[in-house]
Amino acid sequence: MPELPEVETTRAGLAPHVLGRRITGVVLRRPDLRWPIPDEVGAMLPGRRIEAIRRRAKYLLLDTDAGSALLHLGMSGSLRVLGPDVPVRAHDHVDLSLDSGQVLRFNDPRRFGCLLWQPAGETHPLLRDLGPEPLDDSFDGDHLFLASRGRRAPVKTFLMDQRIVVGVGNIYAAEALFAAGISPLREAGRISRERYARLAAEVKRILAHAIGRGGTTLRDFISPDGAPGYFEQELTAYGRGGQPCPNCGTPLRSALVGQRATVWCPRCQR
DNA sequence: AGGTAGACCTGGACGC
DNA sequence: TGCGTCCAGGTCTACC
Repeated sequence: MPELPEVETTRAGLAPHVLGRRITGVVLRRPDLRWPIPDEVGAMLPGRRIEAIRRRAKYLLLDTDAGSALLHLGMSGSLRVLGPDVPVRAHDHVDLSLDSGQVLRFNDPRRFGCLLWQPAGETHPLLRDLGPEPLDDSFDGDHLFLASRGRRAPVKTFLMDQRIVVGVGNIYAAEALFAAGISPLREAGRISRERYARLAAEVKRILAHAIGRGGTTLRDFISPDGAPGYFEQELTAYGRGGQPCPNCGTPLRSALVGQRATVWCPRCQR
């Protein structure tokens, strides 16, 4: 489900409900998601106050003075803040009860998400090798240009590599490459500095705009308050294979690139 | 080291 | 209606 805009929408939606709240209880309805849920989650969280809720890449961190709960929503995960008596549904794997009386509930049908523990003062191994945040100033065209020299992988695969830049997944990679006029098939190492400047600018523009729209709701993404995202209505490439290019009318092509469905305009994107 | 396939898991859409 | 197949917003692991 979630790329950076959906995770950021989740973070912003949760913040007013969880910031400063004390966790009164933890319910784990199964011992694992993608990986086992470490004992610290059940042992350390109760009684702690949530001091911050942060996003790094597509991860969410709930900070307490002992450490942070580290969550990833995978492909199908979602977090909701609910009243205490809302019935548990299928795939509701984890509850964090709050002193407000509300419950922070983690639902994830496919269980590609995770709930891990990051001790205070440490950086979890999963966060160690991540690239820059795309909306930070440290991410720009020169970063992409320099990181791509000698790379033979398709630029779409390169752009989705979280070690290069975080947060860009299959939807926003397709949208940014379309907007920048770059074929997703082009070798990453054979794109000019100027074209990478355009690509970086489009990544920033599209991600920021999608955050403003509340993310993209395709199947089941909902923000914590239950609202869908509205960026779906503005998708120009993703999911539109065979339809006419909005710029030139040429049918959009689709193919697998790096095992992921990919759509592009063979005329506008080179 | 970079690149790529396979793996993980469920549910919905589709064709027969 | 039922069943098989394919596909899905991610990313780690194993292998060349």
